[in-house]
Amino acid sequence: MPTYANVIIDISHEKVDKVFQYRVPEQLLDAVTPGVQVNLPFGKGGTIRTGVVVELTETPSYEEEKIKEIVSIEETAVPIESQLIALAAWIKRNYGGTMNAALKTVLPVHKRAQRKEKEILVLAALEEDAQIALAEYERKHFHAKARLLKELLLEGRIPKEFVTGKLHVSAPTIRSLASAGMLTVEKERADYRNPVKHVSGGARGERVLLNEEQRAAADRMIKDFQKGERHTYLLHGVTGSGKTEVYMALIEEVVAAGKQVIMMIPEIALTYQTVMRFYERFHDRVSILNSKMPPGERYDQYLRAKEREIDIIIGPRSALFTPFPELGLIILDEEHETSYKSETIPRYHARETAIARAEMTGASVVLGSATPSMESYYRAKKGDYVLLPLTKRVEERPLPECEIIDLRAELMDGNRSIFSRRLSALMEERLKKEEQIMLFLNRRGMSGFVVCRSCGEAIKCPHCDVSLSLHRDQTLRCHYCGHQIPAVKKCPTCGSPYIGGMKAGTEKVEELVKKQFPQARTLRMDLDTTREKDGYERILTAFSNCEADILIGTQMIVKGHDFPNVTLVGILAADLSLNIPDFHGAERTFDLLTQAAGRAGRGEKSGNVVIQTYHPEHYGIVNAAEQDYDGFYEQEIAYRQIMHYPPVWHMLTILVSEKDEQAAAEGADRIAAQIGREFPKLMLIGPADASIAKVNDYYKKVLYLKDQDYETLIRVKDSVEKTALEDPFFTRLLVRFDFDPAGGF
DNA sequence: AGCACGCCGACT
DNA sequence: GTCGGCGTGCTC
Repeated sequence: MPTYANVIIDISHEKVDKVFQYRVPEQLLDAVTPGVQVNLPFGKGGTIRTGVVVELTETPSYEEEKIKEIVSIEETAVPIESQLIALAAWIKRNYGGTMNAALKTVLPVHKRAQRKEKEILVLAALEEDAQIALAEYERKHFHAKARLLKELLLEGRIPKEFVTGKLHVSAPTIRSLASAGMLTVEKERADYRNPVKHVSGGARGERVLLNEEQRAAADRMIKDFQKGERHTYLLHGVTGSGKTEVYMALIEEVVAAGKQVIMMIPEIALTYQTVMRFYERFHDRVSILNSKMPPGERYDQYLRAKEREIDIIIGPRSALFTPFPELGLIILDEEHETSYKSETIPRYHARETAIARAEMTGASVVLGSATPSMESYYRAKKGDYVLLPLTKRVEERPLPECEIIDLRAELMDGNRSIFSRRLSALMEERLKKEEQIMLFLNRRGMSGFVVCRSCGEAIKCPHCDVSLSLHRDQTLRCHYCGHQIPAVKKCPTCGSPYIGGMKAGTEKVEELVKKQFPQARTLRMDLDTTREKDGYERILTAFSNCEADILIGTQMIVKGHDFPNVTLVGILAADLSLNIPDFHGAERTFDLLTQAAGRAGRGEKSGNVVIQTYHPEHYGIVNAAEQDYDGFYEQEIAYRQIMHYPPVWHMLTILVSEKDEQAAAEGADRIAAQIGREFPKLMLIGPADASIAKVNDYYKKVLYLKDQDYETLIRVKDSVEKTALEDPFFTRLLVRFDFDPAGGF
């Protein structure tokens, strides 16, 4: 009986996004299994294309005479684990997009990189003979030969790349010495490239004793694990409470049980220091992935994981798809970070996807954060996740003292500087004491909104409570519902004419610091100064070595990193992120401020934090100053409840784009009408222009749907997807979906 | 996606 | 009369 393979063709287009059935030729029966990539004839011309086998079956579900045969298997490709194929199917179902795109996201490496065989030169002659030959070469001024032989006498074995590189000895010279019987060339199967270079001795695997809270959190999870129970845990630890130590205790337990661990961290937090802590503890059983890694090296990590050469992988979002055979634990550090949500199709969320993978493979998930996402805390409170709190800082270090400075009052008292009088005074004092200062400039949400300089109010949509954006045609528009008003000249709240966008970059801040404190040495960290490779690392190292007194930066300075000598953190304009044209504004602000404030007083000396703001009474800011997560959560969740925003409700964004604005608008209207017909009870907002209404000549229209039930939204997506596929009107239109969006469109 | 089939305008 | 425009439709 012939065997048939269900194959997903490697074409990311909705029209061919289904399984195609092929006959498996006899000689390939052993090689063709789910996950294997195969070459096959496809389409009218019978062009050879590649595809991924997702299933094998004995019974054809297509007219047998039309079924073609698989040509060969793609040897240079990596087979996908069937586990990961199931995960890809889950991703497709939950986030939309094609199955092919989903398969590509779970397949970390496409092509097997050339494994280079390392060649090693070995001294073959007896030492005295070699000495004679060396003297001979030196006499004849055969510099290259002499240099190489000398080195060989010293080392015995030398890698060829060192010889041709550092010693400047060319291949003919090597050949000549080889034929003279002086050396032989040995080939060594190259080891997997290990992205972390030699761990130099030092404090190896030093274990920090856990405090009572850390111990309790770790024990809870370990006991469950030993009993065979698998859960999702939310480790909520204030900044500086030592979450990493808890992770390590858990990892140790899981690895000891013969299982593997994926540790996800936001890309920006993947620093040398973090990685070294894990290396010192787990040595070469741990490896890392990062986006800058060349594909060959990436592929090596993939193989090492598969071959059980490592137990722990550390990396960003993509690390989630590491093919560990017996995954026991997935950790998401800084789980509230927006970088866990993919920006490209499929727009999956690493947190939800991690939980799905864990459920499929019998692993536990640990989410860790000082400021958990609303989603996670909401679900922990509902009992879906186990909440593990860490309320004490290690060594009982006090939280820094936070002050809120009202910028409106400063302006009223005639201080037009970007530094309040209090912040200036503290900076002066710290510079004298030779302690360090961090100045944090909140640049998040700088696009297009309008703020009053005297009262700090941003102009908002009366229906959606989201900042309106200024358009070129001098109108203010809401990107949720399309509400539109003419641009205002005076502040509608206080009547002040000082109204407009806020502008102050890190460069400007540095200039002002230098003017006011000429003696201070400054370092600037933003997109400009970190663009070059290792720029980020270099600046942090310089600051940590006290090569500067003041570090000025955007959100990137608030992550991780202990600077024990920092005793003052100044937050220059706390409110900017309140005005993102998106409902996450308060949450983002609270996160940023809490994390920024947590940078102060990480050493022996206690710290001060100064928060400058136009909204001294805003709950996001007040609670951040008090480092009161629960206080913030209660107010924010009430707001989300009233507005029917996630996590209380779920949201689906539908984006329609087309070159012709009329067609885009009509497409969006038709979709809205269809949803109104098929799902009359659903809350539908829009269609409206996307916040960037036109990209690359494509006009973008956007629809928002809200419902309490995620499954309903999936049904809406399926239905709209079907229409987009079948109705000829939609053939030129691009329709995209985003579930529980992390930002606005 | 990519290739073939198909039905209308300016060429040897 | 034919070559070729790219609109439409199908691919196991």
